[in-house]
Amino acid sequence: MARPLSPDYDKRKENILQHSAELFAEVGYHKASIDQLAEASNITKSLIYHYFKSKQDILYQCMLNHVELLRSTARGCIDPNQSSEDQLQNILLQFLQIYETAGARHRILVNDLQQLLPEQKTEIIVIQNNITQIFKTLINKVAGSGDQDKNLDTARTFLLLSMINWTHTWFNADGTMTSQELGKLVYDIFVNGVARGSGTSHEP
Amino acid sequence: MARPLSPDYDKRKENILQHSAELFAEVGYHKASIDQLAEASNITKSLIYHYFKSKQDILYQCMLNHVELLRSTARGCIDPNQSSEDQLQNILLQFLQIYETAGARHRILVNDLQQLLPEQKTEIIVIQNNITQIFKTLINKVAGSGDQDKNLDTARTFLLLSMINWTHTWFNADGTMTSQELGKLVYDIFVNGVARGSGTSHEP
DNA sequence: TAATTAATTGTCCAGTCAGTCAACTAATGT
DNA sequence: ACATTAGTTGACTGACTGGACAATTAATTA
Repeated sequence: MARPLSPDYDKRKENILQHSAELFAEVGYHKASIDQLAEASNITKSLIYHYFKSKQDILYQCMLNHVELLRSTARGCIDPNQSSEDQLQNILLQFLQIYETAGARHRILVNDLQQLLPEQKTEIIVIQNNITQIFKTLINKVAGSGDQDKNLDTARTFLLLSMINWTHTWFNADGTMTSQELGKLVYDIFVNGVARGSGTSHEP
Repeated sequence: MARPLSPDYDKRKENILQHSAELFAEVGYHKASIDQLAEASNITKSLIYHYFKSKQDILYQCMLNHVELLRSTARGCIDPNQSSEDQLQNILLQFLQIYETAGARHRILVNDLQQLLPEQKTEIIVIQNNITQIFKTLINKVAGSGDQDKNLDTARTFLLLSMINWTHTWFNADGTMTSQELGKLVYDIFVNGVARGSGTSHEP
């Protein structure tokens, strides 16, 4: 019975989120001012407060969107019709591809999680734990579970995640290696090691 | 011919650096105020400017100290009397041990490198590259160099570094795994993989 | 002691920031 | 037509911050 939300509401909100994520990643959460976020999004500062209730809220929604995308992607990779090896390789490829396009969001998730309210932080971590669990299950199928040694399972899961989560610090997709090749390399090293690994496995 | 620097000068400076690093790591560089740094160091705000010329200078020296320690440690691990395998395993253990005690410095190095002046940032990166090169040389000896495929050498070097550089996000030394055991696990996965890896290799 | 410089403190300031507010315009339903 | 709410803006503010500074005390040497 009054003016409804614009049909572009979500689109505009997403636009702010995207530009904000890039600025946060570039200069850091606290150094990025609301004025800068507004300028980058081509709107006024006040309008930002029409879409978000606080600066922190922007950060929170950036992170939430990102981890939810990762989780749904991970869940989509669970496919009983595929071998565990193929599923693991597939999930690695897809995550690396997301990191390539959503690099800014990934970086702020790494750098600024502590800037969230405890309850927000917890919510993000819960989702991350869901993702970790999916990886762990797959890894245990590929490598064989350490059964009574739960700590080994956990450690090697995090070590695999390390390899893909750290790529933003060095990997350049414009370079001589694609994220596809990188994904295969990560899989190969993790499963077979560099000593007995294929090294340059260039069969498609 | 006048009052010289206190013999404790370096010690007091280091004390400020240590407390600052912890605060930077905990709340983030920009959110940590000089007043907070002073309070944590049990001195006044003004006195900080006696030892450092700016807030940024504190951050810079935190990072510089840290990477210089890492580089000298890495260089100390080069020992022609040892096998490449032993050298690699040794350097992994020592780095993980440093990360355990200097966790705060490691985190700010990861999070806040971008807050430095370009020239300072470059200086830190040069030292990091020195360290990376040491790792790369060792890895090539252990795994065999990809000769014409320089990119493979680089990628797998960073992938190994990923595993130890990411530990601060999940590894808890108070837990059921020591950094020694973690070091061995990292080495074993990287060289042999999880499929043919020893898993729980509990021989001393 | 006189000169010099390190060590330390409390105070002050210019600038910045997140967030508020009043006001206006643009849609929509009744 | 009219009430209601969305969309948007510029002006404003109170709090805070990094850094400057003047002043004081302490240590060292000549």
